[in-house]
Order: sequence, then C-alpha cells, then structure tokens
Amino acid sequence: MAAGSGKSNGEDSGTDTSVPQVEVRTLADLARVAGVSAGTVSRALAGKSLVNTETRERIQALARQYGFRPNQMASKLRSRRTGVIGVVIPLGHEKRQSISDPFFLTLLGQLADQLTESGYDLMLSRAIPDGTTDWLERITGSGMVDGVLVIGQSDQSEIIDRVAAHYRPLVVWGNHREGQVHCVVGTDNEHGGRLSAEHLIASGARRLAFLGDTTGIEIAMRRRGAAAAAQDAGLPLTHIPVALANAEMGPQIKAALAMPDLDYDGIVCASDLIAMSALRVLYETGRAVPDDTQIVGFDDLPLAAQTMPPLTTIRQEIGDGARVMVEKLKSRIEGEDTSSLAMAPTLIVRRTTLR
Amino acid sequence: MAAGSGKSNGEDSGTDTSVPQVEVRTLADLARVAGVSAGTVSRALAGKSLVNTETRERIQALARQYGFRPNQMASKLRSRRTGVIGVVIPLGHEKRQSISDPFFLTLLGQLADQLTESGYDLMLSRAIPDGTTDWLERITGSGMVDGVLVIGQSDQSEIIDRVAAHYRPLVVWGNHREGQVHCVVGTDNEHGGRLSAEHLIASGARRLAFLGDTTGIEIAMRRRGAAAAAQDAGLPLTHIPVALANAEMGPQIKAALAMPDLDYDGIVCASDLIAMSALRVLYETGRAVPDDTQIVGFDDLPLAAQTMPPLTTIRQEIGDGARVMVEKLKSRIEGEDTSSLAMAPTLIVRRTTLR
DNA sequence: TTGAAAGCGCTAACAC
DNA sequence: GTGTTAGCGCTTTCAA
Repeated sequence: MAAGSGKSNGEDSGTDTSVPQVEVRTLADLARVAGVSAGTVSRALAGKSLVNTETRERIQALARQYGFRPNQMASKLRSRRTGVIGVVIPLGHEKRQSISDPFFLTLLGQLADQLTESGYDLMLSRAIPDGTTDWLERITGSGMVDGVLVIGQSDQSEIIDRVAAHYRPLVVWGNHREGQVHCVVGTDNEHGGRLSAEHLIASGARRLAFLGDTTGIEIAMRRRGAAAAAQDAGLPLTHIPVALANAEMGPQIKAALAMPDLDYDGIVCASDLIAMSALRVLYETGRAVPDDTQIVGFDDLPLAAQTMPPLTTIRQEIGDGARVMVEKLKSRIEGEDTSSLAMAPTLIVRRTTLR
Repeated sequence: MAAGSGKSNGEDSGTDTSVPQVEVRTLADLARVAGVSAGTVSRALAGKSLVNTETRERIQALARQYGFRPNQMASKLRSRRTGVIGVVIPLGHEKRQSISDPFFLTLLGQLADQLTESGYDLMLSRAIPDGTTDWLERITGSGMVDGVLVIGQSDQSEIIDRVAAHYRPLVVWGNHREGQVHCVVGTDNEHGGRLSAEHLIASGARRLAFLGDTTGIEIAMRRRGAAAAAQDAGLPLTHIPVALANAEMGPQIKAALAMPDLDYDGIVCASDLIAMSALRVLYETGRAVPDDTQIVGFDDLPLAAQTMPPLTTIRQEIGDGARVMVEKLKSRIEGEDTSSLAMAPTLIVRRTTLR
C-alpha cells in the first residue's frame, strides 16, 4: 500500500491513523521516524532475534505503514549474497530463434516453482553462443547471481566445462558424458533412444528412421541409442536431420515424409513436437498410424496424450529434474560437490505403435 | 576466461604473455594493475568518450585478460538503474499451480526475446496473490527492477490498479476495462468470444456451450462476447467452468462432454488447450468433429494447426503483444504516459467447424 | 584527460 | 539491546 492509503494499522499506539507526508525511502529515514538507529531498523526488518520484540514490531508496523521496503541492491551488495539464480537458455545451433521449445519452457516453469520455493529469484537470460565462453561468463561473472542453471547443453558442452572449471555454483540440464567437469542433470538419452527403437522393432517395424537434428548432444545421444538398437537387430536406421523447434520444422518434416511411397515403417522422433508434426504429415498423405507407419516421440509432454492417436513416447521426468537441479545447485552454493545424474527414461506406450 | 588461462592477447605491449597471479576482482584492482585510478577504469570500461582512446583500449584489453567484470550490484546501486525488468505471473485463482499454461509460457519466451534485444535482463517471479497488493509490491518496491510486466490479470485487476496508482513503470497483459488505471495490452477478448460464437452459429450450430473457468477477467470477457452473439441469434449458451491449465482440466472436460447423448453441437473453448482436450474426449465418445459437434479454440498456438482435424480458433498476436508491452514499458520508464491497447483477434478457420 | 573524494543504501563488527 | 562505524564496489561530480 502506498503511504497515505487506507491501511489504518490497529496496533498503532494511539496516534493519528493518517500518515504524515515524510518520504521514507531509506533505512535512515525510517530510523528517524522510529527514533532509533539505522542499524536497529535493519535488524528489526530482518527479523533478527537480537532486537527487542516490542521495538521490532513497532518498526515493522511503521515500515508497513510507510510502504517502506529496503533497497535490495544495497542489501545484496553489502551482504555479498544476491538471492538470485541465473537461468540461461543457450540458443546454440538454432540461431536467431526465440525460446520456443515447449520442453524447455516447461522445465523453466518448474525451475521457477522450485527456486521460488527455496526463496530464490530467477533471472532469465537468453544466450546466443559465439564460440567463446562469453555468453556464460557474462552471467556467472556479473555479481548478480548466487548460482547459474543452464537449460540444455546444445553443442556448448566444452565451453560450459571451461567455465565450470572456475565457477562452482553451476548446474546444467543435459546429457552427462564421461570426463565432463560440470554437473549435469538429465535423462539418459542414449537409453531413451534405445527404448524407442527397440519398441518399434518389437512391434514389427523393419525400416527405421530417426527424425531430428543432432547438433545438440542430447539429440545425438538419442540417435546413437536408436542406432545401436537397430544394429543389434540387423536393421537400417536412416537419419533425417530436421529442425527441432522452429518455423522450418514443419516444412522439413513434410519434405521428408510426404511421399506416397514412403519407405519407413518405424520413426524414432527426437521430440514429441516432431512426432506430432510427423503424425500430421502422415495423416495428410494417407498413411495410417500405426498400421502403415509407427511413431515414437520423446519427452512425454502433457500434449502427447492428446494427439490422435495418442503418442507412444519416451517420458522425461521434468518435475523431478527441476527439483534435482535446484537441490544440487543449493549444495554447490554451500560449497559442497555434487555428481551428475542421468535419470532413467521410461517408455509410455500409447497408440502410435502396434503394441 | 579465468585468470591464467591461455588467452595470450597479442596486443599486449611486449610483456610476458602469461598473466600474473594477482586477483583482479574490483575496479580498484584493475586500476592498480593499469597504473591509473579507479575512476578512469570505470570510464574506460563504460566506453565513455572522455577517456583517451589509447588508455581506454589498454584498460579494456587488461580487463579481458584478467577476466574482470564489474560487479553489477555495486554498479546498479550507484547508478540507480538496474537494467532489469521484473516479469510476474500471478497464479491467481488456480492456486498451488505451476506456471504451465503454454500461452503464458510462449508470451514469456517472446518477452524474454524483446527485453534482451532492448538490453534488459528479465527477473521472473511466480506470485500467489493473497488479497493484498503485496505479491506485486514485493517486486515493484524491491529496488531490483526498473519496471514490471505482469502476465495475465487473472482476477487481480483492482489490486494491480492500486499498485499502478503510485508505481508508473508497469504494463500488464490482459483485458482492458473502462476506468482502469494501469496500462494493459491484450486481445479484445469480448470480440474474440463473439467471433467464435458467431462463426459456430453461421456454421449451423444451435446448442452452444462455453468451456472454461471465468474467474479471470480475460476468460470472462470471452464468454460475455460469446453469450452476446448467442443472444443476438436467440440461442442458448451453457457455461461449463472447467480448469484452464492444470491436471484437473482433462477429467473435468471428460465429465462434461463424455456422454453419448451430448446435447451441444457447438463449443466455444476458452483456450486451444481446452479445445484440444475436448476434441479428444469427443473423439473417444464417438462424436464426429465437426459433423456432430463443432469446436472453436482460442489463442492459435502453433499446435492448433497440428490437431486432427486442425483447430478452428481465435488468433491472439502474441509476438506483437510482447513487442508492444516492452515498448510501452520503455516509454513509461522514460516517464511518458501510455494508453492501453486491445488488439483485434482474428478468426482462423480450419477444420473443426463446418465452414 | 585524469585523479580524488563523496556517496548510492544497506549490513555487520564492535562498542556501550 | 542498541548506537556507531566502516565499508560492499561502483559512478560521478569537482578539481587539477
């Protein structure tokens, strides 16, 4: 409430309820009004115990009355703790693109929840990697954040490693790799890709394709898993590198699949989004799913259950992921060390596969 | 790059390329190394013209070499300008819920792009309104941000108004209403609702329903527009208040629509998400869309074109919206006044309606 | 063109 | 318990 608003403050010790016109913008101002020192006000507002309960309450009431809020910049500067976590989404290989991948957006939402719950604010940065560590160090080195969360390694794994070597409070969503310095939380993408292809094969598919650009390591691993499964079965797997989440995706998928004599009967998709697009293209060209062509997605977005037919997909536990990332980050802020975590993906069988 | 890394810096004036082990964390540190004063370093790094070009370049090179970055908190405190915009999503009536509405998430992504482009950082807050202005004033009054963007008024219009009365740099996404103090950018929801119902009626629907909770004013206006159109045509419009974007949505829609003798032949949906869910329920119960029941969504998310059949919907120009919000906010930060804007929605006819 | 000095508003020792 | 003091690291007059 603004100074002068109707907040009558019943506890006030008998004085006029209207608030005088003094501007209270600083601790010192409030201290003057309260007849104490700035230090006491600071302690009272911070709820520190070393302050007389009565004065504390009086000061807090006064603060409310005048709509006073301590300046965070000053507070943070002095206490060398910002209470802010930086969240970065590297736009990596998909330049000029906006943050549009629904998986990342959902992860972002979950991270916002978790961070809020832990009392942190979230500073969001869109970063366009440029071959140097700069896009990340602009954030880690800014003095603005207590820690940094990176959403998606894309193809920046080495660069992130370089920063992680001297900046500890950093946790990344992505794919763990042997010898990687930075702490990664993510899905076991290779296993996910394998599950996907294995299920298609078990359902009778024999001519497999993988749909999705593999510049980012996460997707590359999904493909690798799928390829391994195909090889184990002595089957081919064609790679069709379509864009992951931008305007080109649709047309590219169309170009790849919209032929009446389509040769694939099993498609491993890099994401649910791609799968949905593929589903649509196949439908338009008169291919029946799953009878002519079977499809498996990746992510298990809420929408995956809503497609027609509902999508068989590989589930990533995104809520758990966010929780773990924030936990690990908090540990790292405390100076502890944390290990990476690859969470097991699960196959969710719906109706775009025969079984 | 960390101090001591391989950055050899060819321009260095003939000294050893290895960087000495002095810690350079502050302007003063760098000033000492450069043999100048802190003030000069500050000016040089800010690219101010009043500094000798040569010294400026020397200092900038040094800064790069030592991986020095000015502490933002200090800078912001001193310059009384944070370069940060707060973005708040009030979780309003859908308590205990996480940020999951894809429309808001997409808007958020667009805002991130626009703000980045304008040189601002974005501080994201999830807010749980509590009947007071507190959830908003915690942000506006924190001294952490130069301005605030609110995504979705929900049912908080009056409370936002109260804050806007004394906090100028505030722009809200939502529905404009007569006499509203705060600056709102959004779609003309009432008109959108009207378009939706009119199209259903023109396509032959006679027993209309509106699907969606109307606690938030945006949705309430959509319904009002639809109701007006129905009334003009002398037709009934039943309101079925289902959740907007959480786990309950699916079951609620199912409960509302999954009856073989369903009486509605035209459904105005509060969002594309609801429409997609409805589509699916109708399909499962054997109702043909659009032949038995016609559906119109709202938002025109990218996914709306991917459903089967593709969704007839009311398009909100979300990219334009974000652009306008940021523009207006910048104006308000400059002290100018800005008026609200209700953008005209457009009907996108696809295949969930008969024409 | 540069240096010196005075804060931005707050917190945390250290006294009393 | 509370006041006093000394900065956190930076920017910006004001002089030189």
